[in-house]
Amino acid sequence: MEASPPATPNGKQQHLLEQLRRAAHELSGQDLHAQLRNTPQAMGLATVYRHLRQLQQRGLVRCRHLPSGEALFAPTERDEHHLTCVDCGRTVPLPACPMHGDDLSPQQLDGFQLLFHTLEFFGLCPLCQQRQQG
Amino acid sequence: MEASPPATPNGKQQHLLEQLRRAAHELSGQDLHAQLRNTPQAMGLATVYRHLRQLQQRGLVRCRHLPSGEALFAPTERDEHHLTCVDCGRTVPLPACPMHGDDLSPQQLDGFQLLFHTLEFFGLCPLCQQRQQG
DNA sequence: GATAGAGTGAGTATCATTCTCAGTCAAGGG
DNA sequence: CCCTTGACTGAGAATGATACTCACTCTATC
Ligand SMILES: [Mn+2]
Ligand SMILES: [Mn+2]
Ligand SMILES: [Zn+2]
Ligand SMILES: [Zn+2]
Repeated sequence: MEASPPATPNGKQQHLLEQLRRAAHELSGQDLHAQLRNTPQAMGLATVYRHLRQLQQRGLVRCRHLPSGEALFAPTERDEHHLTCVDCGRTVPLPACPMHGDDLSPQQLDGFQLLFHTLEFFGLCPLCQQRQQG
Repeated sequence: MEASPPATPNGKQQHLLEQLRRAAHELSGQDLHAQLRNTPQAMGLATVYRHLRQLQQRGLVRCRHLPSGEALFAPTERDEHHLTCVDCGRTVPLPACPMHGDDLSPQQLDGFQLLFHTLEFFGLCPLCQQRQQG
């Protein structure tokens, strides 16, 4: 079934991570699976989700959930957050992380080894504000 | 099917919101549905989720997604965030919101009317750190 | 070349959430 | 009083993302 031999252990997981890093924006599990179709790094959907979970556990990947329910994944070194409309679902990226490096105090950390955070803002976009007025 | 007449329009939605406010912690849609079972305010699961969505759109309720996939809902006036273990899933509440009221600048807001935010931290809990060492 | 272990994917299962649609009710007009 | 309209509801079915199963292939080791 495989034409080329696996180069190195964890090769597929490495490829998945690089795919995410190369992408211009966040991708869903389904996106990743679809993008790798018909490439030498194609992998099953189960494998995509397996690796995404492991990468999250290693602190290399983070995900956020859209109001629609789909999860979008991004590499954690890309410290990006969003403003999302609770009505139409439109989301726009923030120019910078509003926490500007403020980390938790040791007391707040409670022994945890911090890996990453998610920070998302929600509101009404200009169009949906209008629609609710009129 | 109804014994008592609906007192006022939106009565059920009001009850759902009060249920959430009265609760000691966040609740899932299923939790809410189960808790209202066998009370005068019982409502179908579809109605629970309908109202949760509407309350979110009005900025009264916020939700976060556990790694397990279930969504937990809380009233937005309860400005609480968490530290969650990416390995075992244990989550502990933070004593205070680390953004201490820092809001977005008008430029960042981009015309949005801000309703609420979600902020969650992820890492390895002390036990899972040990387990990975040993 | 026998064995053990890691990695994989097609198919299936799970399960939270959403959709469908017909029933109930309140209000308003005639 | 009917009758229409629109808001609200819930049982059950549909959806869809994610997890699980299990048999198979490689690799490494002896
Ligand atoms: Mn950040
Ligand atoms: Mn906060
Ligand atoms: Zn909008
Ligand atoms: Zn843990």
